[in-house]
Amino acid sequence: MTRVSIKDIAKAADVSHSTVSRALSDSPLVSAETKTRIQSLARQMGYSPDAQARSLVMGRTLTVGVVVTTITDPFIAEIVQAIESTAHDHGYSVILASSNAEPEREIAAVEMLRSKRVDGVLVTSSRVGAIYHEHLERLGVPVVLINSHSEHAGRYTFSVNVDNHHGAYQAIQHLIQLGHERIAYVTGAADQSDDLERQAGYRQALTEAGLPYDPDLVIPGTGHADSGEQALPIALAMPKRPTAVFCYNDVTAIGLMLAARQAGLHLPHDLAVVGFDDVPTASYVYPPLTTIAQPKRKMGRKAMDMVLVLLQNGAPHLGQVSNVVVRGKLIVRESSGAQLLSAEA
Amino acid sequence: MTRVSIKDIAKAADVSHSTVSRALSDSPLVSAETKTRIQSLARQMGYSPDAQARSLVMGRTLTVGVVVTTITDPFIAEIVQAIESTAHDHGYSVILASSNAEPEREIAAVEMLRSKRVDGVLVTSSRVGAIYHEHLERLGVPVVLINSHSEHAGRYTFSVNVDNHHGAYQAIQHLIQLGHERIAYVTGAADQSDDLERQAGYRQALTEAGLPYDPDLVIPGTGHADSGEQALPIALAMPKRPTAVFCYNDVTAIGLMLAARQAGLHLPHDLAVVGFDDVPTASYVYPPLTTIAQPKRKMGRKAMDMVLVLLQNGAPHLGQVSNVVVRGKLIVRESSGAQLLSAEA
DNA sequence: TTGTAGGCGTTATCAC
DNA sequence: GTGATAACGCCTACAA
Repeated sequence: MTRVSIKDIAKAADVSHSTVSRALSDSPLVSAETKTRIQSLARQMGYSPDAQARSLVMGRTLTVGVVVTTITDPFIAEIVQAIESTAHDHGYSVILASSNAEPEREIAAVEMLRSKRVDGVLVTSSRVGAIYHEHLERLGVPVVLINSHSEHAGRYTFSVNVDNHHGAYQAIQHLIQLGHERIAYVTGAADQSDDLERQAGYRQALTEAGLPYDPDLVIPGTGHADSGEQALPIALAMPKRPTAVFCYNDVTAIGLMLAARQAGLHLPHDLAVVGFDDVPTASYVYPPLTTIAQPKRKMGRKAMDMVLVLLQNGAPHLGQVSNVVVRGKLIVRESSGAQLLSAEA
Repeated sequence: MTRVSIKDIAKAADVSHSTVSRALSDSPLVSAETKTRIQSLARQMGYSPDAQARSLVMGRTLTVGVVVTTITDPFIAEIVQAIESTAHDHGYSVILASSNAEPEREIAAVEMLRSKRVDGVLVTSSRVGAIYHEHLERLGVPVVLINSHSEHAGRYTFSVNVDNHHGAYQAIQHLIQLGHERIAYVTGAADQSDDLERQAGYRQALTEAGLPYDPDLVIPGTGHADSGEQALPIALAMPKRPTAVFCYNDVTAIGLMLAARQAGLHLPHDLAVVGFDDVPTASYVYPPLTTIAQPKRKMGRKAMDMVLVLLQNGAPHLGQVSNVVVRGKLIVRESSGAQLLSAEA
């Protein structure tokens, strides 16, 4: 399977390789006749242009890197799907790298992408620490962080984030409208900015409704299902039991619901539950989970669009792009008891 | 951000660029002293080797292409995760391409991968039709199909598949042991080989148990959730109602369970359900779904391993690898009623 | 131990 | 219109 190059075609067509190059790129500098002759010849010979050789001289690879913690996260998968799709529509390919949230792999991924000379990088759902950030900056290509908190600003770094504050605010407002007055919050991993923002939204909604903010109702979690399970007994053991609980994310909420069922609770009657994210599973659990849907596809598309804008005419066009915050949407299902309420009404 | 090349280092170190090249690849043909001098210089200057330039001369890119229908499928995501992970461990990167099961995008993906000169390709969960297959073969690099049926054999094409027959067989055997005698099967999309194999396993298990095979119990589906929902009324309308139903996959089973709950059925008491795949959602639905778990990580790893073997010493080593079939594992949860049974016992 | 020269497959800049 | 020629960044004989 010896590859055929433009030189081979040149030989076969008895022209110079430059003419072949021109003909194949449909340049006007070549006669219509030889152009078609060469093009059909190329097809016959099974020619495929070598993207690397081209990139080498063009200075761009038409490739972007996508760094994820794990593609196994349905939330991330959806975003990556949108990225890949819009990248494809614009002639870009995607190199995928998983970091597993391990710092070593994070920087290994970035170095790999640097060697591959990607034109841009998108990072999903990590805490972007100082070293990580520094490596990203050193790439010298546009970087877009999606739902990834970074304390550091950078010349090449932009972000797309969901409005955590507003999302949580909506969730709590919904519960308050349903008549709840004691609403617990199960947090995500400590010190994550998105968790803190959601907490702030939670608090503001309470305050605006004239309800007291009780720190005891804030139960520390990790963002994983088991922390939801562990949160349940804590909530139940409170002197004044909450009647509803808002969770940092769906996975936590689902874990909590699982534990509740095992504890013999009847949801949402005994306890209303609301999550955040709208993962696919959310609509299949019982009762179906009320949640804040993040516009994942939109976020992925938007992020890739930003990279494309930054890349127009080849070189990074900084300053034509600014950070983006998108709002999530409240999806009312059964776990919050809204159905129940309207049925009773 | 002008990139630093091997020549820049050469200039700074006052040696030739070949010496730099050697030093950086840790060649023994360079004095220990200059080697360390050059290496530290490279680090200082922020040198990053250009993978494309290297590939151009080396003839290999240390990159594989992964073609998926959609990364959004949790089943596929898990496989891709395993592929990426073992690829990374061996110094390979992954280019991801989604086909959406559209023939045009399939061949576009393959052509893209060809231009990028990937060293191998992995394809997940598609029907690989004639043209698709032909394009894959023309790549001239190893191709491994994962759970992808292809009618065509090829010089470069290998496969990793789950044992569909045995999986279905296990599922039915489980139901029979629980006392079921009328067991329905909701199929996948028509004419897919994996569905046919599962059907065959279903049938064999019945026959071996001395139960009659009733074609009426085979309900056509599509592999999507809605086909599960639509299958339920069909099952319920049968003159002799089935007491259990085995579904082509989990998604179908979950759709069916959803419909059953809405119909007021009490699962698994009124109807036992078993799926296939073990998607993450399976353990969170109510009742938790009994299913056949495909060893997704193992399959992804194995597939990538095969590519690596085929690539050892640079050129394709065909004939050192053969197709692989792995067995799934029965995961007993509550939807099949096993718990119930043991509780009653 | 190091330097020179050639080539990998392109595109681009000159001449003709 | 077309053909040399150089260049992109790297590796690797072959010379020195």
